[in-house]
Amino acid sequence: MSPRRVTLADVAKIAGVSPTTASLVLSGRGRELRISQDVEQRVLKAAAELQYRPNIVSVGLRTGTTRTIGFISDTVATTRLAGDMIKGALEAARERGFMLFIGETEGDAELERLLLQAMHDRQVDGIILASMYTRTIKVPKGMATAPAVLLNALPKQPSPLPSVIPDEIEAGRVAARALLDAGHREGIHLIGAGPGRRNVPAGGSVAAVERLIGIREVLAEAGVKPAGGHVCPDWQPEYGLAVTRELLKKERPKALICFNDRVALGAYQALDDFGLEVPADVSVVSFDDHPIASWMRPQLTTVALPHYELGRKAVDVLFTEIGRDREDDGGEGEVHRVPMPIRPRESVASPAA
Amino acid sequence: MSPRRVTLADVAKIAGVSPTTASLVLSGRGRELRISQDVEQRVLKAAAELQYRPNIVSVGLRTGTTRTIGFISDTVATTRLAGDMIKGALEAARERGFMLFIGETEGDAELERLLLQAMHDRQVDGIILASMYTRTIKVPKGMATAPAVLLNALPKQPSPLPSVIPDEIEAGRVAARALLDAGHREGIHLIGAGPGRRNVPAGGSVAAVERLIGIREVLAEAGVKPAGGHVCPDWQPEYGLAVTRELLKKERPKALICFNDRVALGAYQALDDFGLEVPADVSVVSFDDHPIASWMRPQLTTVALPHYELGRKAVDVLFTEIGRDREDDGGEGEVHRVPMPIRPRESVASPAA
DNA sequence: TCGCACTGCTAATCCGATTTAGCAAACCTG
DNA sequence: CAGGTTTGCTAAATCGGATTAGCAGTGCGA
Repeated sequence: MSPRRVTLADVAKIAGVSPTTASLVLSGRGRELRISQDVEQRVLKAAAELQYRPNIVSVGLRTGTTRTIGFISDTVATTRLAGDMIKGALEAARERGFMLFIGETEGDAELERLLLQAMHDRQVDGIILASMYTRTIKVPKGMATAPAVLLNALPKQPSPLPSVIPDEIEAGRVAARALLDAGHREGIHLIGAGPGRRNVPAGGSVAAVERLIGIREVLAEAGVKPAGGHVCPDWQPEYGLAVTRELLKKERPKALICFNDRVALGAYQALDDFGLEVPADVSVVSFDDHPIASWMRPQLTTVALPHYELGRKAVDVLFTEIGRDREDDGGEGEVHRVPMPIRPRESVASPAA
Repeated sequence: MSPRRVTLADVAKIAGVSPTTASLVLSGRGRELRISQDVEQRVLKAAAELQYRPNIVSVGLRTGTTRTIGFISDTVATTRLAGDMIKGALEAARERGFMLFIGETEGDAELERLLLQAMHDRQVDGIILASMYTRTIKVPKGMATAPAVLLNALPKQPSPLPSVIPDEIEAGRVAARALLDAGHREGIHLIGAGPGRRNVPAGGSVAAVERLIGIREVLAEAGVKPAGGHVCPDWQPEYGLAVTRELLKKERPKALICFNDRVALGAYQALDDFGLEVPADVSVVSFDDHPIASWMRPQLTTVALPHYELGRKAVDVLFTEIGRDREDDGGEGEVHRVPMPIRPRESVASPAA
């Protein structure tokens, strides 16, 4: 049915040389090993004519390198953002001729172990262990035996593995600055966490902690105190709605910093319920740049999670790990922070006089 | 650094037998080939002790089967739904001990060719070619040489490849029935396509055509004529908003069938602008069950795209293709339709008196 | 006791590349 | 012109298993 693949032996036969010679030429070591111009040309020509492509499985067996990396995440499907992360990784990998295996653990450690095994059984050259929201994770043992990178995650225990995470602290600063720049000084409420350093949802979300740090830092520098902070058990629209409603029963805020766009969606609904207009009455900044941010009306100004860039960066870092000499003791668990750009839209204005 | 993998030879040595014998036992052919109980036990014990796992790369080279399938789609990231499709495929594959390579073409035929090559170079056992929205696609030549399945897509030219698509016609019927069952008979408007069979957006979207067929069929059977149909150039919120606004300037509809949830989001905004309440004044049904459907207020009743199930089904079908005897002439381009379940929520009610 | 069948296991080959070791011919060199 | 170098290429081993062919040893019938 399918015509047999062209092998190196076929090329060698057509070119009238041994497979060894063909291999040498095609791997670019012909010059170095004194293969004549003539033979080199013949091999190249034969390979081109037959459209020869080396069988990577065979190469993998011989050399141990499969031009393949494993991407294991806790969830693929939950957010559209996860897709961007994979996409970034995918493209960066493809640019180097690598393919991606993907696997999803759903947070199940046993499944994670199985996937790791399955990937090692297939001789992947490296592994990206990704979390779909930024947090600290327990690094499965045996991870350090092959090149690996944590993506959107930090190791719970000290680990030699490098991590790639969004720069949430800077994001917090940027969000706060957006309000300050618009002239806000008072009535700034935090929706989703705060106002104190410790007022964060349970679950070890790095985003909550770090965004809060950045926000508090910039506000403090400007001599501004947040008028209030409102923790949500989970950053979902319904909690954003509930928490903002409670707030509005007591106060008229001038600006909201919502800890993510879903929370902001709920906040919008609450503001609408109370007859308040965004941004005329209340400015809103948020985080994530979820697709709904640009569907909301008015469109939401938000600090974007750079998922695509995170994915790319993880691959870059993984390649330096792979390239690292196997002998030297490996890295120091370096943390790479990827900038989070703000997307200025329509939800921030100067405070009403 | 990393302790060398345990090989079959290691197991054989510990068990005191030849690699051949070990291989026979471990592949379950020991009984058949008259290996003694004693030896069998020794091999099994050694394998367990050493935690032996066969190197799939090696097996791949020898047997040509890598327990791997390739999943190529036009986009991974655009919609969260795509993720569900991959997830379904991923889980179905994993249940059989298979891994997934993923690749994204972005609609670029050249890239598609490259990815296909890269996957064949890695000896995948089969390929799933997926589209992120249901449509007809040009099947790349050379696809038929290996087991393959079209997912969420139909071949533009006749092809022996099987397809897996959502049952959009039935979905259209279900949506229409939801309104009829609530008692609607008049003022039913279609937002996104219709009212005529031909009034669909350009671009070869199967969804538009088939949903419309189902809707028209059920309405016709009930002797109901849609009060109007409103094509959108693209099914995005802004068009839903614009089109619905135009409609509301002229008429007071009783019910809307929106062709997807993003369009419905726009329609909600328009209804809100005109002071109309869902579902008291106007009922709304939609398609897709995008995450926003349950975030909207009132929550949107919608006929779900079964992305997860589509992914699973594609893998199932692919496995029957792989299992199919290589000699027989292959399938007939069978089309597998996956049911689309309705998610009844809050946006449909009986028409106001 | 010879021949044959059966039992229980192993040697050897193969998959498709890479890589090491080495060989024959041409070329110097003193 | 013998002996050493260089040039240009190839045989053979290797990666880790699967598979085919076949080899000892035992039992049994004639």
